Amino acid sequence: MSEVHGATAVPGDATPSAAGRVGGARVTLRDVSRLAGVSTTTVSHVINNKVGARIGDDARRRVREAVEALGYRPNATAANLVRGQSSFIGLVADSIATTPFAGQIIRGAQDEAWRLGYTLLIANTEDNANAEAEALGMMLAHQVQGILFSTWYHREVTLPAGLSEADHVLVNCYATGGVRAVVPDEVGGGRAATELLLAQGHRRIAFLNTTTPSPARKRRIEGHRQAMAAAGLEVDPELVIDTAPDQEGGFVAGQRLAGLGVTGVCCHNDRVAMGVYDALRERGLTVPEDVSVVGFDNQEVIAAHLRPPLSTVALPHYELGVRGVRVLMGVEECPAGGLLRVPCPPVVRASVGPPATRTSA
Amino acid sequence: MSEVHGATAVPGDATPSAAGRVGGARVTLRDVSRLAGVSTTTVSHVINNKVGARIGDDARRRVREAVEALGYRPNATAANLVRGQSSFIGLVADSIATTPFAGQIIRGAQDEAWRLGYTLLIANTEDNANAEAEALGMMLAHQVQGILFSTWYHREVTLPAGLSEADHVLVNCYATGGVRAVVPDEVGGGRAATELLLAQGHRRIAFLNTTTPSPARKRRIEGHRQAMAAAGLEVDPELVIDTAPDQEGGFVAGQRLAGLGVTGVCCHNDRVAMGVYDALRERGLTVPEDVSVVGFDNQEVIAAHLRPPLSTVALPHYELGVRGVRVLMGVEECPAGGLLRVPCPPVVRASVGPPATRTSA
DNA sequence: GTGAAAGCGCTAACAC
DNA sequence: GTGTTAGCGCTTTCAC
Repeated sequence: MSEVHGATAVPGDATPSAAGRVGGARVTLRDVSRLAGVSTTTVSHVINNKVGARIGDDARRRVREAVEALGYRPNATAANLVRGQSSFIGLVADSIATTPFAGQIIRGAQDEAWRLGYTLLIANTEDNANAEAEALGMMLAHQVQGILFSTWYHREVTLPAGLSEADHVLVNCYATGGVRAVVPDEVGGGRAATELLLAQGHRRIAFLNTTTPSPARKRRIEGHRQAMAAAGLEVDPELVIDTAPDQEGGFVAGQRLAGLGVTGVCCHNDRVAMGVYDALRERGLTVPEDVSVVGFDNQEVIAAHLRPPLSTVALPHYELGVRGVRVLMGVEECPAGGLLRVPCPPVVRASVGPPATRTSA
Repeated sequence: MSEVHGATAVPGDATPSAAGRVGGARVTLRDVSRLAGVSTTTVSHVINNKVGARIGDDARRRVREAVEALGYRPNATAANLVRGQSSFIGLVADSIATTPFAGQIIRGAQDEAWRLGYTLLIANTEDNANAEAEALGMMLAHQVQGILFSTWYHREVTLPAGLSEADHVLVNCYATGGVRAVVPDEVGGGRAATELLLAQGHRRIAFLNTTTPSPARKRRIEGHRQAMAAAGLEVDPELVIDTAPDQEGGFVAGQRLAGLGVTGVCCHNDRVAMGVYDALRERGLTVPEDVSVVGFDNQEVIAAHLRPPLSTVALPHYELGVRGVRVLMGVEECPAGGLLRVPCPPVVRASVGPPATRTSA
């Protein structure tokens, strides 16, 4: 270790009491009890704000002072050991930085865990089975209360062995066998996207679906059909276009849009919408005057900053994280079947307007 | 708890041995020792692969079998208690999902921590002092080995009280007083961006700086000057333009670019570059034929998918996380002064080409 | 080679 | 109201 390193607080330093140790030994609850002139039980009660513990005001004050004077920090390890369980909740994620999605789930889970008095133990596996097993083992070893297993995009998963050794719920993914899972309501999302267009009077609407098999592919189109049907419209098969779920896919599909007589288009995601913008612009068409565009995902960095800003449907990642810990901790229940579907709310920006009187594209 | 909840593995289940408990009680090392017919000491040695512990092959085998048969999981809590320290490293981040940046730092830190045999305890504070104090308290309570304090953009910070109670290093931020910190080499980054253009023969280069005071603002331009000077060029003050560090800022500055006789431009970040693309396109100018553009950050979702894909300089977030834990754990040293600067590597895509013979913009 | 025993710092009966 | 006591599950001297 470097000099600088050594100069920084290191266990063993003769750091003053404020740093939580005296002469190299950690300050323990026992030290506090001695200084306060009470038993360890009393100190424990005061520190934990034990309800129903009758402690005299004087003793309480002396304990507080001693804690302060000594710079005492409770040792969670010891507390967890005797209680037989920690205040940890495990969260294993298959990715953490590929997209902001996993980050939102983590943030939601963390906020809610914190609110409930728990600490999140996060592991990033990059979808690697080995890392998964190790992560699970680590969490189990730390006596977690339960484990959240999450994926960055909505899909079916097979449960890693070891997960069943603790209470668990899936987040943004699901498995067979009635395992509790919290997932986005894709059907509702597809409906919401379509309704954004329908509400402005569009009737001839294209639906750019992904080529990737997934709940998103199967269920958003279902929502689209529902919304169209509810408006008394039929879905023209010619207007349902399969394309790669990225800018390039959007660009290609966007070019095919011309000549289809379409005034509005639902894109599989915001990146596809970005590609559609490019294709439209290349054709000299403007959004939303000539064609209204709706995205999906609400990926901030794209949707909010496209020109014009993109109206889209949000994937409720933060909420997924929140609900995950709520279900795990029994604060909230899953409907029968085990799947809790969280709504995908529409986000209105500027890419949807009334259809042009002439058919533009 | 719901029915579904109750039906899922819950401590107390009469789950078979494979689940790590028998008849509701956790399997302990003591159980293993009894089944194997050895002492707890022996089991401990075998489990931890204690070097220098002389255990007979037979005893070793019997322990392994007993562990297997009982589905024994070591209790890290107990081990940590007796050892007086955990295998945790704390990481407090001011944001986790705003951008992929913090996520990359976390991923790097986690990968390296894992490699070294540690587990990351992550806390997300959203830059709120209260959350910071709580997070620090939690980490200290769990006997972390040390704490990494990170920010999602490079800046100066004031150390939260409590941080000094443990060994610590800053990541992507710095403080006065020789506190060890791992930060991006902004000067080198500015140099790299400029060299991307210089190498293609550009001589009249604009530099779009941010209006936000920051190390990035002060130091990237310094690198730009260095690179220009090294090429025997002077920086024309007229070509250094301050603008907001986002698409809108890029758009505005991009419009001003026209008439400046510029063939290349260094943007403060990828979002600014995105705005510049828009402004250029509006003027009928193409990238890179008319103007070459270089970004900064290497924000995948933008840089890789702009048309044409953006050449840029990457911020080494993943590496920052890696080096952070290496410095913290004493595997690597900080240079005197406490600041370890990590290089910002250029990423070549398609937005830089040779300058047009005529002056285009 | 292996085991007995002494705790790590804390909580939770239970006694007074 | 407050204190005594018995561990939680594990590691680690130190005997043998």
